[in-house]
Order: sequence, then C-alpha cells, then structure tokens
Amino acid sequence: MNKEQVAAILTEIGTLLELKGENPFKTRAYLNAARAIESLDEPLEKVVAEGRLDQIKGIGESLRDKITELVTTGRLGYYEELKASIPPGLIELLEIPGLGPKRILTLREKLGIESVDALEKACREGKVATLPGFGEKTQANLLEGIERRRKFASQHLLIEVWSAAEPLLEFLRQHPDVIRCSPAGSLRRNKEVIGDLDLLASSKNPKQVLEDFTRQPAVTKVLAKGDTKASVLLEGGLQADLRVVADREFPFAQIYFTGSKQHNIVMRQRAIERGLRLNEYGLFRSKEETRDPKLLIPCKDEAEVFQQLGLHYIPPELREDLGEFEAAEKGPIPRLLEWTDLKGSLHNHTTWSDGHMTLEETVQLARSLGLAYWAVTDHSRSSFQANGLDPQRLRQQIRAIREINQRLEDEGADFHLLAGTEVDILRDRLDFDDDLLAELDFVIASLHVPANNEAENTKRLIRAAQNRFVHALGHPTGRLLLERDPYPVNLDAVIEACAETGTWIELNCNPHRFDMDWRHWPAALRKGVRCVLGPDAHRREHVAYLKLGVGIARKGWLQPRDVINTLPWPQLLKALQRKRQKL
DNA sequence: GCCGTTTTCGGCCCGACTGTTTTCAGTCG
Repeated sequence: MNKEQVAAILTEIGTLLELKGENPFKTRAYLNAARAIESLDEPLEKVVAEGRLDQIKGIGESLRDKITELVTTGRLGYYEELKASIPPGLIELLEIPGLGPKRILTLREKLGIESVDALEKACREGKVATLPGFGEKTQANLLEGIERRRKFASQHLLIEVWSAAEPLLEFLRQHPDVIRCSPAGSLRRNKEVIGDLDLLASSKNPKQVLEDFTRQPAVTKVLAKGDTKASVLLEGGLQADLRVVADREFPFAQIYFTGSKQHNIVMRQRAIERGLRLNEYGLFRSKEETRDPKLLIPCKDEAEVFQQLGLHYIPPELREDLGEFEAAEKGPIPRLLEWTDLKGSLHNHTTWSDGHMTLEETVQLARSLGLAYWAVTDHSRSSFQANGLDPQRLRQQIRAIREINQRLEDEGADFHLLAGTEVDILRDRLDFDDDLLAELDFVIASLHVPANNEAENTKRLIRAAQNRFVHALGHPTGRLLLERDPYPVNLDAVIEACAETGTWIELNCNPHRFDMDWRHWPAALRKGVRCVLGPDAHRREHVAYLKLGVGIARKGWLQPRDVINTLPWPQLLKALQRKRQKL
C-alpha cells in the first residue's frame, strides 16, 4: 500500500471519528498523520521496515502500529470495524454546510436520518424544524445547501477563482474607505484547487465596505453579513468571504487568513513559546486572550510579524507547514521563481496538430511577450485524435521552422523557434524512431494512453527517460484536476530515473493539470532533477498559463536555477546538447 | 491520538456568525 492510499485511509478515519463525536484533537491527530505520511520523501515501506515510523512528528505509538499494519498487510482491522459501525450516507451529510457531528447525531437519533436524500425528505416535510437546536431557518438553509451541492461543484480551479477575484479586488482597490486589500486563503497560496474565495481589506468604515461588497454585480446571494465579515455566493456557485479589519491589524489578519490552517497552528505555537499571543488582531505581550492595544507589538507588514517570531519572511505559497519553518529559522528563504525569470516556452502546439495558432502567429506572439525562444512541440502520429504528425509531416514542419529561423536571423531578430515534438510514449517504444528525434531541437515525451497498472506505466516512463534524445517527460501523472485521477505510477522511481539520466520533468501549467504536482518537487530537486515549465499552449490566451504555473512552481520551492526555460538562449542550447552527449 | 528546558497528564489555535436561544451551542474557517 503506497503513501497516498495510507494517507487516504487515515483521513477517512479522521472523518469517521468526527462523525462519532470523538475528541476533536484525536480527529486532528489522524489528519496530521495523513499529511505527514503524504509529504514523506522516501518510500513508506522503507521507513516501516527500518522501524522509523514513530520518529516522524505527529506519529506516536498507536498510529505507528496502525500504519505498520496497513503497509505490511494492506488492511487495518480498526478501520474496517469503524467503517462498518457508521452508515455510509453520514459522511455525505457532513458535506452539507451547517451540519456538523452534533447536529447529525440529533438528526439520526430523533428522525433516523442517515443520508442526504432522507434529510431532504424530512426538511420538505417540516420535521427538521421541530428538533431541538433546529428551526425554520436552519431547515430552509439545509434544503438550500442540498440543492446547491447538487447544482455546483464545491471545488474550483485556480484559474476560475482568480477570474472571479480580480473584479472584486478591483472594487476594493477603488473603494474610498479601503486602505489596504489583498487576496487571502488558498487563492493567495496559489493552491491548484480552491474551495472558496477569501478576500481581506482594512478600513476605518468596515460596515460600508461590507455593505458595498454584498452589492457587487457578481453576487447572487448574501449568506452572512456582520460588522467585520460577509459571505456571498457568486455566479457559478463560488462562495466569496470578505473580512474587513482596522489597518493596524492588517498584517496579522493577512497572515491569519492566508493560512494554511496547519501553518497558523505552528505560528500561534511559536507565539505562545515566546510568552506572546497571536490572533488575527495582532501579536500581543500577553499569555491571555486579548486585544489590548497597549500590549500590541506593532508590525507594519507580514515580514515584521515573522521576524518577531524568529523567522525570515515566508512567501504565501510556502505556508503549508511542509518545511517552511525549518528553512525560515535557519536563514532567508531562497528567492523563488518569478514570471519575469522565464526566457522562453518549451511545450506548445500549433495548427499542425491540435493547436489554434499557425507558426507565424506563434512567432509573433512569443516575440510580443519579449521571449527569446519558443519550442513547437506538436503531437506525434499516435495521437490521431489530436491530428498528430507522422514522420513525413514532422520533417516538413522542421523545414518550415528552419526557414522561419533563417528569416529571423536575416532580420537580426533575437528570437529562435525550436523544432520539437511531444512524442507519445507507446506500450513498447516511442512514437518516433531515434533518427527522427535526433533531428529535433527539443523532445518532450508524454504518456497519453496509460495502462491500468502501476508497474507498467512506471516502466514506460522510465524507458522514455532513458532515451538519450528525450529531454523531458511531459505531465508525468496525467491527472485532470476535479475530473480524472492520476494514472497509477510510481513517481519516486520515475524521479530517480530522471535524476540518473539527466531528464527534465515538466510542470505542465495548464490549470486543469499542474502536473507534476507541486508536492513532489522538493524531493525531485534534492535529487538534482530540473524542471521545464510548459504552458502546453494550444491557443493564444494559453500563454497566461505560464504565469499561473509560476505560482504552482513557487509552491514546489522552485528557484530560477531549477527551471530550464529561465536559461538565456546560448545556455539553453548547451543544456539541450548535454544529455545527448552524456548517454 | 500526540506531546513535553514549565508538564508523562492535561493541554491541544481561536474568534465570527447564525439561529435558536434568552446566554449560548454549533459550525466554520
């Protein structure tokens, strides 16, 4: 059983315990352990075999034994008994906003409700409103929650949430009563998938700001509105929360509402260790709960708050409690990749396969962005659904690209178009022979038709990495966010093979993919693997994906030196030759 | 269930909002 599977079971145990009304800290212990297992950068079997499980922070005696049982036998008696004791429909009930373990228990005991359907029926019959702790309003809200859940996804892609956030941020920037404003939550942390949109503002007149916020054109319903906070629903079902604080409180609120939750727990803990108290209103010289301005340690921005807690500044993207504290204690966090570091783009399509730009339009676009190079990597013939090129068409395309480059050179332009391919990784070989691949400047190899078998997929990817003409592996897990899980593959082994052969791995910047996942990059970097940031651009507007991808790359701790397409043209040429000479 | 230069027991981050209540429980983030 691999890390992801073990983590999923531990998380599920946490949820089941929550439903049982167990001690919430016990629930949290399971969720913490799941996270700890997930972020392990060595094989779980190895840690178990060497008896090092309980050296991991958050895993004690009991969890050590349970994880060992899972890894060695593939089963866990405790989990199976727990699961059998709870009707499966209850987990779904927990997803209805407004329902937690206590109310679910009441619904179950008084009305025998154990599923969303049963709840809906009871609400419609008016039975729920009669229960203690419930009322007409709660009943109506539950019904609405059920309907909304049916109609809209509860999770949204980063790109959708940014599009919704931008007009709201613009409204805040323009508002006469707003002093400072900022995105917050998982949006500011650039998570690939987001639950709801969090915004923060400072003002002397919060009531007015909140009032005007709830009247924005995109708002379809006001869920809550108080003196400091409002929640609304936007078109498309996305929930947006705005919190308004005094300007003095802004940096503290920014830290608090940016999260993550786990990151904040450590921050508060650090404050307590120093005899201080941290909340969204400030950092106070007090052990007691307080908002007393006389005890406030004033900070003008987030960096000063971190400094007070003995830390260098931690960029929002890294605030996941996945190693940022250890790093920020030791010294400054390295400068992470920025959009302006990119010198070119290496994974792109044209009208020759399934793209919507011609070669000429591609050149125009890339030059208008000030890029120094751009690789054309159309699909290979087996991707017939994408109008993949056969060897003859690819050779034609290479000639066309060489002609364009000749013309650019004659014009004295400082721009280069690379001839490349996104070659399919087939069952037993690549879609093009080595002699054809050797004619290309850049080769990225992708698995588009995976097997339903981890060993098989791993083998295919490793074989592709071992080919001396393959520069990079494209979107190495094939996941489509909110649509399709990654295909089964042993990524640790693939990363190992890429490290050995000097093969780069793509961080595909298509917002549906963001593949390879940011969580795997720190381990890959430690092994010496480098990254290609690929927009996988099929249309003109897809170049914007590069910018989004930079946000994800930052979550993976990628620095400019780790990313191939930050290299200036002459160095890129050398880097492209290296593997062919080495193997 | 985890954890410990204040602790091996008693903590574990903590405040806002809603709705059902007449002072607060439950949920949420």
